[in-house]
Amino acid sequence: MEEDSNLTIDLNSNPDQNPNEISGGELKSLPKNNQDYELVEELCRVKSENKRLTNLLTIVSTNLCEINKQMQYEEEELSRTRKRKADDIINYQNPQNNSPDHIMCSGDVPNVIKSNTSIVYVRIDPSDFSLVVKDGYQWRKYGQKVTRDNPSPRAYYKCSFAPACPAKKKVQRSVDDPSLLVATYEGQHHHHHHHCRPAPADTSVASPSGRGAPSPGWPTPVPCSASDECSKSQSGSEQSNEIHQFLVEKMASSLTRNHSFTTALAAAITGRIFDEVISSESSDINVSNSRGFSM
DNA sequence: CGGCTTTGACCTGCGC
DNA sequence: GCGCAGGTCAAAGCCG
Repeated sequence: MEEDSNLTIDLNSNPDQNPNEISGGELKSLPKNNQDYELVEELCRVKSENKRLTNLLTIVSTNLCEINKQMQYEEEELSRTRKRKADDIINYQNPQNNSPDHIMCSGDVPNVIKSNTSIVYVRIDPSDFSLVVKDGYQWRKYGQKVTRDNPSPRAYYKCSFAPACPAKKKVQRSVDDPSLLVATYEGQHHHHHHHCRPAPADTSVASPSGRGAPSPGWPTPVPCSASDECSKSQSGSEQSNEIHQFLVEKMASSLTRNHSFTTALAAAITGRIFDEVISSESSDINVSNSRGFSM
């Protein structure tokens, strides 16, 4: 479709902005003649299509949520069965608290945070063989090992921002889901987060860059709040807001990368704009009042 | 030249 | 004590 190539969606645009302002005044000056009734019919058709896509989108979103929840649950189960030591890093089976601190995005990046250790799951491209999880800190890789229960190698990183910083992390591809990177953070940073670089628009995968140089355009898959440093240095509400913002950004980026979604969204927005124009312009024409799209 | 990754060797803890 | 597996070290090489 030709319109796709020109399709740009700014999800950060002011939601209060009147859609009519977006489309310009051209639509407002629709003359009320017979030819325009054809346009109105066309618009009605677009609106019905819009409604259909909206329903489809709702179903897809619901299914995505369910899938993510199920994936997260399966991850927990697998981790439980595979951990050889009861007192291992993760507090999945903490006798004092059977519900560990899970930070759930609508399932995309579940985090498990213990007192001094946190695990972050990062979805990446399955064809991406790198073990790079950019989280705003500066890490130096000091080892790589193939573990027994996972054919993919595990990479060991130390914080290189401060020489004496004891923070470490391990990154390994999930054995069951190659598109999932499991990053285990240990220790606390003895320094401030030098910069929590906001994730670029495209943010659900880790950098494929082989070498350590940060790759511009690749995401920051972990909110800095997921690290121990940030967990401790921020108040609860600030942390919650940051996580919330991160999740929103992540969802938005995931959705905007989906061609089908952007197409459907464009149709929905177009339908809504036309709906606004028509309802304000021609109250004498019986056009369906049902708003097809609402997010 | 400095900083980083790579990778084989070494260390350590745990189970048998 | 031995073997195994995970974790760490450090020399070599690469790259900007």
